[in-house]
Amino acid sequence: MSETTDGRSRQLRIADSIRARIEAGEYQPGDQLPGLPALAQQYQASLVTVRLAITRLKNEGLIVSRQGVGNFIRRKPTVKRYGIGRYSRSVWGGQNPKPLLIAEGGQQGKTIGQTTETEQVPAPSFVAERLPGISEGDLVYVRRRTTTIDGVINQSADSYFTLATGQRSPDIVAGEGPGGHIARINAISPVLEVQEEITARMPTSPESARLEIPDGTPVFEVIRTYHTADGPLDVAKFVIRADMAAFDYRFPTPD
Amino acid sequence: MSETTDGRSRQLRIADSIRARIEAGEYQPGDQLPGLPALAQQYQASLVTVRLAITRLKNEGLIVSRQGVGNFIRRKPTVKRYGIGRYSRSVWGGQNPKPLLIAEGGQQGKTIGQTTETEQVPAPSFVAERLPGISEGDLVYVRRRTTTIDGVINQSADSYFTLATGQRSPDIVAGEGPGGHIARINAISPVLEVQEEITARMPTSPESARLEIPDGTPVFEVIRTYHTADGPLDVAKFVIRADMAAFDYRFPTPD
DNA sequence: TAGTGGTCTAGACCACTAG
DNA sequence: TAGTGGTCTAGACCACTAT
Repeated sequence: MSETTDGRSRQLRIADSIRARIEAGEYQPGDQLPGLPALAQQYQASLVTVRLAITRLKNEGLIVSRQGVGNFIRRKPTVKRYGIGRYSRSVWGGQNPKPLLIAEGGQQGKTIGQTTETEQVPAPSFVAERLPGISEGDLVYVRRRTTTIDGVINQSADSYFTLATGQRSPDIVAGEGPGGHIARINAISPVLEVQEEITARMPTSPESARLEIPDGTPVFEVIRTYHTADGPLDVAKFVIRADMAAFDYRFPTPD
Repeated sequence: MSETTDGRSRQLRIADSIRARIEAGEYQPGDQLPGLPALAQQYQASLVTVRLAITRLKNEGLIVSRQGVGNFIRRKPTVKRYGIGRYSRSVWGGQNPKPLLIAEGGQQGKTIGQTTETEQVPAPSFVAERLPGISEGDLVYVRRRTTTIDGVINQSADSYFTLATGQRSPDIVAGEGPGGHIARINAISPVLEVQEEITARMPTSPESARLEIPDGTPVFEVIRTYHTADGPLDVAKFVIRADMAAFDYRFPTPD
């Protein structure tokens, strides 16, 4: 009696028990959990209850389910480190510029794919707040890119810039010319500073589906602004799976 | 027939429908949703199914439940911006040093609470990797702090430093003396650079309970290293509610 | 085909909150 | 007390995967 009732719900105690086993290393990443019927038997609970416990662990990012196969301890995917080095002139100004966001930490042997399209849209508020002279709803260019690593969608990136900027450099709109996007911005006016604003949130269901994000995985939302001698010329929003990314900043102690 | 069946499950379609209403502004933050029985009636589904739909929206951070009251559209909490300015010498070296992480963006009229305790623990791996001469399991000091804003637990912070460092400055261990923690580190050896490594993940259930984090809210995990003339002296891990934080970095384009 | 997870139901009961 | 959300059950049926 004493150990079976502690005021916590059955599903919570089941989840706690399984989580403890995972954290203790009793279950290793990639291992398959006992089937739901077995767990129900083991914990003397109904199938639904045990499933609710598993759902919690999925939402914590500890377990992934494969329908028709089983529940598995989640493997930690390779984490990519995003340091400021990826903005180095030597990276994008050189002979063989790498895609900007894959510059560091990417292991060898990865297949990187990218799709791009450019169109005109009304400026979202976060763009209007950062691009001088632009109000929400004004037409701006957006360059949408989706990057995959080994077939897994890793991030989406939307770069916004004004129609005037697009006129000054058709290459930007077309996504052509030497170097990457930053090189083309730089050709218009030197990029003096880079600003990154980082938030994190849960993806919405449609987003999860589109980016193929498993349950329990947050996303980073990064707003990156290129500050040039002519002011901010480009505002981009990145959505990146949080389980595949780490940001790394190192700076001198400010006065 | 055609519109009722699209291959998606009932709970997904209900969740999509409610999400669309939220995003369209039909429901405003703070608004109460119709009760579960009403929704069940409206969508011609069982209570359980409608609850599963609501659970999804909670896990997306769009809805919060208050037992015995109802389901509500989630209000966006005030976001605190973490810029590098909070490490400025003028902030912590001045007369009335503010708590480091609240330096910027904190609105007026907030009540800030902090609890602190210091003890010796075996070094976790992330500490051993960053403090020279320390191997995993070696005894180190840890200074644990929990910060609340208006009674809401906002973050926990664990600072790790070596026993040798503690001996050089008893103030660090006691958490006393002029200025904050950084000032005391700085007194031992000038802090030349600050490094912050940022990841995001879902909190575990125990963590959610301890930090009182609502469902659908990820946490930032920040590892901050103080690099001094004597090398890294202090490694701290912060766990911060992601819905109350935004990080802001701005740096010159590296060469 | 057999085993897995996923969805759904009707209904019982508990826990919390407001009036 | 009445209404709300939370937990739990037994059982039916669907969807997917492996063999």
